[in-house]
Amino acid sequence: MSTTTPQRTAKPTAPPVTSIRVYNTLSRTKEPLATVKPGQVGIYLCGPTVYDKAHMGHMVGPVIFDTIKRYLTYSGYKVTWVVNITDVDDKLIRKSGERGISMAALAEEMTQDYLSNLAGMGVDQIDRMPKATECMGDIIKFVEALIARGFAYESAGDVYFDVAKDSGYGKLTNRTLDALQGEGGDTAARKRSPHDFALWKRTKPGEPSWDSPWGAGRPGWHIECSAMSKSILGETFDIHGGGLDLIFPHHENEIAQSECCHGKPMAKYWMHNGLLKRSAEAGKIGGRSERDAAPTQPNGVMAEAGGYDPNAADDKESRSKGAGGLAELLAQQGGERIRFFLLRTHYRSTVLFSDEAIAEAATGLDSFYRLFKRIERITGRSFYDLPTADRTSGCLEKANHPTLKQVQEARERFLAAMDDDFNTGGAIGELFELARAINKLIDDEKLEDGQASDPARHATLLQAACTLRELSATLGLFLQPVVRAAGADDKHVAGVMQLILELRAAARAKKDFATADKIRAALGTAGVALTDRAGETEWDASAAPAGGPLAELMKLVVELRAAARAAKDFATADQIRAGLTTAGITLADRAGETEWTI
RNA sequence: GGCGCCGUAGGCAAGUGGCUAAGCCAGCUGAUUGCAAAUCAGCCACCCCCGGUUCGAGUCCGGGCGGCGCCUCCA
Repeated sequence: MSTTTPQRTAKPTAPPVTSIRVYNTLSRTKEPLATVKPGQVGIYLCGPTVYDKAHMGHMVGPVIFDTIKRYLTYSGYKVTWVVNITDVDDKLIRKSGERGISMAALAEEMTQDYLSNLAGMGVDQIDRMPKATECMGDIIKFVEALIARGFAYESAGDVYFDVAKDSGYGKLTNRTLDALQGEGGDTAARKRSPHDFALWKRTKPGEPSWDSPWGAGRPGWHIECSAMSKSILGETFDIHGGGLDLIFPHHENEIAQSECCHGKPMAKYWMHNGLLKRSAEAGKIGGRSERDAAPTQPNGVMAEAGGYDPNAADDKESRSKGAGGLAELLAQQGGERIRFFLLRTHYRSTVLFSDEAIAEAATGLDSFYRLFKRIERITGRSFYDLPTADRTSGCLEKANHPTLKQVQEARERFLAAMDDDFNTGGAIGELFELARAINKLIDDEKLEDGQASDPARHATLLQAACTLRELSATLGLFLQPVVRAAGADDKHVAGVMQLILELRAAARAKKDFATADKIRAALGTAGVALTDRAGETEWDASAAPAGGPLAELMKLVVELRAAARAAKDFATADQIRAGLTTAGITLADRAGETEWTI
């Protein structure tokens, strides 16, 4: 850093916070965040071209920028976040033609898919989502201005940006025009330089088009971002983001257009997120190799000298591919898992994405959910109802308790990590530290001894929990209880029913008809009817309430096990635990009660 | 060829030159539990290699080796 920071000498965290640093692709260094307007941040993130269903890779940018907005807001900034939707493009035209629907219909369908996936990931901080087709006026005006200033020219109904006129061209990616290799594509004949790029494309027969001073046509890929960011955020705004793969040519060309048009910087900070891959050797998800891959054999004929089994690797890949779309993955895993998984790694890193990796993250995530239940058992308060605090106030009073001192220190490290280019990986490490401190507090002070009614004993716990909530909320985590998709319980029900019927059969064999009848009665309450037939018992749960019979069944099972334990019949108690484990349900014995979890 | 990024334990992953190199998963030991789960405590890293700068380098510089991205549509 070349700048000194005298502003840090006064209040450490007077809003807005000034200690935040951001990695800027333009300078290739981390820079202190100094916004165009004091206390305000304008962010423009390049959104998707909606020609196909979203994949995981499309979620990385939205998740990190959703987090960035939350954190900046928490730190005292007023943030405006824009994500564009590109709904006119060659691929949209081709794809809608293949499906025999209009481009607008295809775009609408895929936009809805994108939006629902964003919602599933907890991305809800976006302020504006402009569509290219709704900003045609701004786009045409922008192109006209570039022509008027001599940076663009018309050619046979197309309009091109004249890169030779832009002395700054290549500054984002540190390359010169000479270093570029492109041939100019199939429109090269109409361009002055092969590196000139289209601002406006004349229409071809049957294509959607808009009227313009150059005849009917549609915008080039880059111009919409220049036009829409200008009209919403201004000629110079704070942060422009996107995937690493957009740096060139997309963002380089945006800079060329906007800065030649306005004679001033387009964005102060260019932030680029890393890309997802399936394995260290594979290309990025949704990348060329995946898009071009034949259905059968994606690999070339690279000789395998080592002892690897290439078929095994292929199996793995095709299995992940065949696992279904993003919407299915989200439904199956839950958005919070994926979000947590993505946030564990720094946003600029490449992330290796696999079912195994998500499962591993989920194991860690579950320990937080268990902690929340523990807190609720003790204090009677849901973690999700605890207040969130802003950065200046926090929720800690004077740290007069060793645990609160630890919490305080972890909070400071969390903030330092996030201030340092939004290091969510380091920040999550501190969340685990907080969880451990809270669990230890509960253990050490025996808060879980059944005397949960004394609020005075909960003060320290609640302050610590509140801090955990305050910090995790800035990551968009643990905002609300995770709801399980209905229907997933069916196989658990089957497993539990098998166990219950075994128990009842055993009771009947011992002539313990009191227990057998109790089981039948309890099942009746749960909406499960039994029919005894020769050698086996049938069951029918069609009368069960909306949520399914599982909760009632488990109440019964827990009761049966308690009775067995009271009678020192540990064989039966253990049989019950084992049966439930087989059914995918685990039991936890606590003072006075037994809790079950899937 | 040009422009960039990366290489930290069995796996993943933080680490802004300086006390014992975060954290997660897996594994091992102990406390606790009728058993189990959970929780807590403890164990588990010569930071890819070789030079250099420095009192001191995982961290800075140079050179290797290895991996990846972009230079064509891409989040």
